[in-house]
Formats: sequence, C-alpha cells, structure tokens
Amino acid sequence: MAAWGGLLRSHATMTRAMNSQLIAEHGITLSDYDVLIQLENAPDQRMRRVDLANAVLLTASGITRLLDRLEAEGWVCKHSCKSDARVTWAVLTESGHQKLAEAAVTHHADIARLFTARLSSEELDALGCLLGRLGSRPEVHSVAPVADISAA
Amino acid sequence: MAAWGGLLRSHATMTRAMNSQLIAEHGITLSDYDVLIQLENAPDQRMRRVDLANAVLLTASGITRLLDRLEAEGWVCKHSCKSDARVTWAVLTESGHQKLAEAAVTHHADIARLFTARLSSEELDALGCLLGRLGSRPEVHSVAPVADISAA
DNA sequence: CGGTTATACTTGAGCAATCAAGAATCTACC
DNA sequence: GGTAGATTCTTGATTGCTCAAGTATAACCG
Repeated sequence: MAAWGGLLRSHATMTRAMNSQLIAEHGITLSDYDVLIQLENAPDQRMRRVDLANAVLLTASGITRLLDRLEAEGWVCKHSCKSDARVTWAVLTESGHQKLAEAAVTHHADIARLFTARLSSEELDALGCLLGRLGSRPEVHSVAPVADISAA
Repeated sequence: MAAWGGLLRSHATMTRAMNSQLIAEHGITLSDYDVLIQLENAPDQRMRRVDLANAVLLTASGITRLLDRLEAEGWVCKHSCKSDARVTWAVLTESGHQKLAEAAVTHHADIARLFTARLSSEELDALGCLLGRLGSRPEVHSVAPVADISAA
C-alpha cells in the first residue's frame, strides 16, 4: 500500500531531519519541543501529566522521564494540585517559554523547508485533513464526516 | 502545521497499532516485518546491508542488530560476497519466507482496518502521492538560511 | 463507614535504535 | 605498487522509550 509506505517513510525522513536540527541547535528533542508547545498553548501554561501524555502520544512513564529532563533544565516545574492530591501539574516556566521561542524559529524553518517547499497550500490542507482522519483513536467507530479531497 | 501535527499523530497511532498486533500475534516488530518484505521483493531474496538500511530508513548499525535478531530466529542468514569482501548479503531463508507469509495476513488486515476503512480509494491514492513527495530525500543543508513562511 | 475499583503518577528492568569509533576492504591516483 | 581516501560493516556506550509492578489518592457503593 503506497499510502502506508509513504507514511512510514515520510515520517521517518521528516522527524529525523527536525529532530537532529533541534538537537544540534537547541539541545532538545522533538518530543521535548512538542511537550513545550502543548504547555504553551494550555490555559495557565500548565497540564496534568496524563493529559500531556495523551496529547503527545507517549506513555505515562514516558512523560515522567521526559519531564524529568525538562525540569532538570528548568523549563518546566512541578506544582501540586489542591483539589486532587494524585495529580502534579507540569507548568511551563519563563525560561521554558523563552527556550520554546528560540527553538520555534528553527522548527518553523524546518517545516517550511520540508513541507511548504514541497507542497502547495491546498495540498497541505488536503493532507492535513486526510491524516487527521487517520490519526483519530482506532477503537472509535464513528461515521466519518467527509470533506471531498481530490486535488493532489 | 495541521499536516505536520497530523503526520506525527497518525504515524504514532498506526505504527503503535500495527506494531503491537504483529508482536502479539507473530513475535516480530514492524521494522522486522519491513525488512523481511524488502528481502522478499529483492532479486534472489538478498540484499546488502547498506541498501537494506537505506530502504527501511535505519542506521547501518541498526540494521546489524536487527538482522542479528532475525538470524537468531533463522529467518535470515548471512552470505559472503565473492566480488566484494566487505559486504555480507542478508538472505531470506525459507522459514523467513513462511514467517512473512503468516504475518502478512495480520498486517494486511490491520491495513484494511486502519486505512481502507477510513478513507476511500481515491483519497488513499491522493494521500500516497502527497506523502511520496514528502518522503523523498531531504537535501540536508547545515544551518541553511530559509525564507520565512508563516502559513502552514 | 469500609471495601472494592478506578485514576495519577513513579520506578526498575529491558529493548530497539542511535552515535562514535574502529576494523577490514575496495578504489583511485601518483 | 603504494598509499590516501572512500565504503561496508561491527561494537561499546548511551538514549529515549516501553511494559510491569508498585504507591498513593479518589470515587463509588453495599
């Protein structure tokens, strides 16, 4: 299947490129970046670890270890939750915010180089829509509301 | 931007699903499967390790260790090359061929479940075409000055 | 209440892949 | 022919994640 093969290959190529660029220039992983972005966009720049794990598609333990790294660098800090003693908030620090801003420059350049230089903006829309449908949780059997995409 | 997020998410969801299915039912990794397929399709069911690495987007050392596992199971064997003593062919064995045939059943079912159940065949064609363009060689420039493009 | 079940998170062990370095071999050019 | 530079492959150390198990807290329900 061309689509499946393409997905494997394009993912590998792109994440490799983005990841090594981020590591080389900013010393952070693509996953790290992804987590920082999620926090940045979250209300109060904070999230529960479970939700974070869900958002970036990692395991609970994966998030624990990833956040350990980010905390060690001072980009994120823990904060206990008043209403539920089980949860510890992951909160983006000011220095984390700055780090993200720096890295974003590189990352956006990479996106530009790898995506927008290769596909037109209609094609990107179409791609985003198709991938969006593939990415949803597998156990849900919802009837797909469809947009037609034939431009490619 | 949506396309990039979608790529990350859909890749994660699908490979996770396929991988765990393959492990549960056949005790092989998705990468293992990928390598077996490459060998199956290669002339004489054999490939140089470098080409294999290139085909499945792994490092040379990654391939070495992966093949170690497959050899231990007896699905692949080494074969030295007459004309160039540096290369060792990775050759698919008969039992490797059988293993692949078994796994293919599961794998094709997964593809059907995850792909064809969600997208029409025209959509899949379009997707395959778009991803194919993204997956080609990234043309790595070190720290390239890139035009700023804010639409993604 | 008190007991079961579910949720949030951490920890130890393991695994597949990576990078960096090295060994063996081929190629090319003087 | 000899040496310098590629090319192919392996190995040791490390990384980033997973799974399984464990702790602690919350929610439900007789």
